[in-house]
Amino acid sequence: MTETVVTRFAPSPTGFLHIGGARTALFNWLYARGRGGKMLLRIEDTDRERSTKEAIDAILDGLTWLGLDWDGEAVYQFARVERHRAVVEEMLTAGTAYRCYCTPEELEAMREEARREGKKRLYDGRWRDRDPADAPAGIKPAIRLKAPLTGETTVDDQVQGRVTWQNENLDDFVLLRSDGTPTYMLAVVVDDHDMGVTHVIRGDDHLNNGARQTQIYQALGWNVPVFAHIPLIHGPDGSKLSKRHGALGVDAYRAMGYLPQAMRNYLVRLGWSHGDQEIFSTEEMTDAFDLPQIGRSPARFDFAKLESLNGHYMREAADIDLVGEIKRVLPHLAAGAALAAKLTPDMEAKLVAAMPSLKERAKTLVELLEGAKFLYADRPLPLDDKAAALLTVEARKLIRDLVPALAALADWTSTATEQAVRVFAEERGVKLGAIAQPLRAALTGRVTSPGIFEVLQLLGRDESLARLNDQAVQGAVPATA
RNA sequence: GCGCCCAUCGUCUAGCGGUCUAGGACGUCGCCCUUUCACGGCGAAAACAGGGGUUCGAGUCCCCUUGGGCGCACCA
Repeated sequence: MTETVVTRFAPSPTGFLHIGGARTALFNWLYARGRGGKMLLRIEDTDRERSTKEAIDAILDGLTWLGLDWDGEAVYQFARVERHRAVVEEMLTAGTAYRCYCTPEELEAMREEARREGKKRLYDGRWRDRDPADAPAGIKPAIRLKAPLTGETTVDDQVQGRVTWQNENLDDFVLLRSDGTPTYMLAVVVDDHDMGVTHVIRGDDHLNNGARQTQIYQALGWNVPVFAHIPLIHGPDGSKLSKRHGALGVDAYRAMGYLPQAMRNYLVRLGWSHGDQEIFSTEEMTDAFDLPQIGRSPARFDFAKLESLNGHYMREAADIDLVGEIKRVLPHLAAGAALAAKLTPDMEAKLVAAMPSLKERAKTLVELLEGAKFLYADRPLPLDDKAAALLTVEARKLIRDLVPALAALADWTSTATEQAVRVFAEERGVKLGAIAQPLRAALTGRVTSPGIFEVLQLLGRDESLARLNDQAVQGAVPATA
């Protein structure tokens, strides 16, 4: 019988869920889901100073938006301090840990000297074998691991391979602070063990911790979980991700108009590949994802590729779903209020009807909204500079002369208007473009839009003619200098 | 300073000793389609960091150099 896979995502709630954390969560989720296992969520809130409720909410919200669900209730690490202390107590009894009475000043001096002299260990283990009777009165001790002095500690990492440390390079780190609170190193091991975690998938900034934690597992006689340390994500310039780059909360990506499925697809291909495949449905992802195919070098974050993927998923989405998606993110978009105010059922139907051509002109939901603006803009339509430049006196005259022909149409369909405009262009001896562009400017206020006859149909007879007249009238009375 | 990790087109990557005159994707640049912008189609430029080995044969294995990254707290 094979062991059920249990992974976990364990963020510390000291900030938002950033892009690296999102990918770590995704990998854990994929690995568990692809194997009928579980992904647990543990909030590492032992740093009482920096942990906040807002951060916890942002993380849960981010995971939910990305569609990464976890099994059971989230575990709050701080609630487990008693258990952590009890484990340390056991270790003390077993002799695998000891009390250290060093003062912070003493430690600081020790570190400085160690660095200056190029020593491997920063802590010299001075209380390791000292008689407890020597303990100075009135000083509360910290508890340190009695780590092996010789030999080596190796981590068999699914991504990094077999990594070995000489034990002489690892010192006796603290398990329990003098104030009785557990350190991260101890808490992680105890919690992962108690929660039955079988696979620890996390950023490779923890690779060194993997060795230290292995020593704790060994001291406790517990099974070491499978480790997989994945490379970090860097900024476009190869340096650490900064806010300027993309170290934003996932909520920022939502506000930029990216779809969760596009984010997932982008993130999964950052450091992981499956042959030449670029596009993955969720099912394909969970089926194909595995640890050994994760690369070992850090990947750079590339907005252009994310956008491209997002454009793909928008084009692929059903029109009705896309409108639903728009409605969902509206509260998160800066430009959302303008549309929210006008989103009547009628307008919604118009949006759905316009989606086929709007979606292939946009890479994000924000751009999609921008492209749809002409649908819900008020008359008289504001013209952008290019559109205004296009509406010359001649162009306005053309529009004025065209209006009666359009107004006479029995059916207001794109085929009917196209027919009328083509006939008109031919009579005037002008190319279709010469009339189509001014129409576009008058109808949308811009020089780019979906096909102009489609725009006419979408807008409807009354609105179209009114917009055309708005511009044609002015053309009839040209302001001459 | 000490420890550990990494290194193929601008970017994400395929490649697991011969099938590599190195493949795909994004981006870039052409051309086609076309009422605009897109979408779509076709095509192009673009990489094995450098040096030593091992081998009949190296992008693929080993070493060194160089260049990146991560860690080194009574933070997580």
